[in-house]
Amino acid sequence: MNAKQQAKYEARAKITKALAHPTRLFIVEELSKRDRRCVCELTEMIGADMSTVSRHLALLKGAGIIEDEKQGSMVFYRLRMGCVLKFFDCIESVLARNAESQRQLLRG
Amino acid sequence: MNAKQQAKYEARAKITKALAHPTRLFIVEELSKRDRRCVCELTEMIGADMSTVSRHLALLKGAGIIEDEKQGSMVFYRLRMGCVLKFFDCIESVLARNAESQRQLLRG
DNA sequence: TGCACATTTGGCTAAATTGACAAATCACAG
DNA sequence: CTGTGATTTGTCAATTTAGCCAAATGTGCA
Repeated sequence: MNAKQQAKYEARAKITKALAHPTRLFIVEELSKRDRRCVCELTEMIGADMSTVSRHLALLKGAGIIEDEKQGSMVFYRLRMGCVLKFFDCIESVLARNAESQRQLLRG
Repeated sequence: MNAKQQAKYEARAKITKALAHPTRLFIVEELSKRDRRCVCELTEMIGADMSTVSRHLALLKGAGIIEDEKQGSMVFYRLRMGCVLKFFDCIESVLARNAESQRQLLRG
């Protein structure tokens, strides 16, 4: 694999990695349902330390998946990757298929 | 977030994490172009130690993204997640948009 | 049986990721 | 200016991940 190819896959991996965490997937899905949310709301829903949530948000923002909008002392985040919903469908289809394979194996 | 929700996002994260690596993204894309490939071919293309490639493959298989097929002493891998192609398109659109934002910033 | 080839696994080290706490910022009201 | 609430950042320990070498396993052939 040459340098150019390498760079291409690293760029893709940056985005994929940003998504690769339960909390971040939750945030992305939540922002796909509700136009925008402030850090405090997300923190409340997630139930982790606010500093932790803030770091997850910064990571997603760094990848260009979400964007922030300051309003007074609050910061709202908004999804910037509408197509991610199709990705969730795709993941769910894999999960469903995996579950099905599992059943097949048990049945013999 | 309750336990059920938690489990849901962890299941999704397992798949997303499995994709979150340049080499694994390369493998997935390669398998989307060419029906199947043996470990040796992929190793050749990637240019890493075969044991490393084998581990990446095992991870993808563990997530249900690819499946293996033994033939003699060789093992072929095949994609099991056709929808992943749309995901790549989605990622590319984010990358394009990020690049565009970058340009805007530079221009002022 | 014994050799050669393809692949996986053990073991290990280096690097990256995660999460909590405390401290620093920042915006705003008084 | 000072205090308060919202958010980010510094720091650090614990965990996970990545990649290599060597060794083990599995398959087919002489």
